[in-house]
Amino acid sequence: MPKLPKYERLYGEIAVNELFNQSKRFTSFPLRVHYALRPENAHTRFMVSIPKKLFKHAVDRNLLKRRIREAYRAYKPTISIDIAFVYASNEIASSEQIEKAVQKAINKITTTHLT
RNA sequence: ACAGUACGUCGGUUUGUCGCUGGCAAUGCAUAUUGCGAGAGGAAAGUCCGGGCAAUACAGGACACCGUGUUUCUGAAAGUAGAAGCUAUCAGUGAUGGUAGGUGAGCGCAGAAGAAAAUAACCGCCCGCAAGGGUAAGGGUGAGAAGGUGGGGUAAGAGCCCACCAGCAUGUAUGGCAACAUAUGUGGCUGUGCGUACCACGGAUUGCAAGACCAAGUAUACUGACGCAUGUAGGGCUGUCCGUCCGAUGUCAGGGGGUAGGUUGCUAGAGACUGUCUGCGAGGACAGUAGUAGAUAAAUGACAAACACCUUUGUUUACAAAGGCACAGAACCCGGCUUAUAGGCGUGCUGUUUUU
RNA sequence: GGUCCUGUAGUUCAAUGGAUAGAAUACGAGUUUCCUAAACUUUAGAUCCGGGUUCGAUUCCCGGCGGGACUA
Repeated sequence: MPKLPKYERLYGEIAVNELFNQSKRFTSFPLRVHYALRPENAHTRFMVSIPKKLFKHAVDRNLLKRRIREAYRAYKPTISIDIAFVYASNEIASSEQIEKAVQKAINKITTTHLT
């Protein structure tokens, strides 16, 4: 199984703002995906965001965040990009649904940019 | 046995694969890698109180403002903190639970209804030719109507007088550390609520995103010396006044703020657990034991299986199938309060029924 | 994380603790018109929830729920 160390995570105000200002985006229900290409040798970085407006309790947000992270870890992309997943549904999706959505999103990115 | 009530307590367990965040050890210049071990709660929540800790330019006084207000105790402290009591009141058959609590002299206010809402005379009753006077026994209203009932008394009436009862003030005795309770004597004859007023105690502000440091880089910040000025403008000390402290502007020299990033603060503490003694209790004393969550766009997980528990159905007295398994996630740390919480377990007490 | 403010008709606002919570506008019905608009008449509609204080609570107090602002 692939790992997910700290340097593969996207954080910091500047980096996040950069991604959201310059990214391409599309929806893979229940996720909205933002991504941007990076130079060849840089690490792929990713982040997850669950709006507080959709889920009031911290427990629910944590659960979704963990499920998305697990799914991302399983289907990590092979090219260098910054990627952000924003949750866009107001129901708690199952692990299966999230896995499918993440897989679909990453396949879409890799196929469009490799060819 | 069932129902209830108060207090305490638990709130899933195990295995496999993969992963995340610290700690220690080894290897390595280092990024890292390997091994060992650790990693959410009773409320981590709400932020309603109180502290620790930190920063600030905090002398003090008068008046004002705000908060609290039964007694004794506990505690570092508490402004709905806790324990055991007291008084009043509400709910309950009851165990029990909720709410309130300083003083009461003076002053102010109380819609509509009602004759009248407080030095009461509209109707009625009595005296009187009348004018006028006496009278709270009876009269709808109202949350509240001039202590209640009975008797005497009177022109008619009235605590005007008497008995009993309720309430208030006060003396004495007994019990209690005390609030207060009980008994008894005396007194006058007594409406309700709110506000104001007075008394006692407390109150600087901001909050770990406080604050400190690092490398990069630069100001009108800041520091020192000299000069100027009635230490002025302005500002701090909860507000105002007094008082007190800081204090803009020129020249020279030093110096390195904010912002973003990193490090630190950062976890051993008014700690936890067990036992003994002690106290009605909150607690206290002594002895022993084990170990230590510290993340930072924020770790503590994902998937699978088994077991335990609950519900329903079927067979039947233990199996099968299906479904469920609460509230909820640390962000500087403690003490309390409040709110959410499937399902258990223990102890005391209460009610009902049955048996002895 | 921390510090505050606020909640009244569908909407925007009123209401010393006092009788049946009041306006504007919107919606519905009617009049007018060949029809619509405008104008006029008129009906219905609300104190976020749960307790407490009080004779009486939108107002005062406590707890909960929702909405918003500031701080970085």
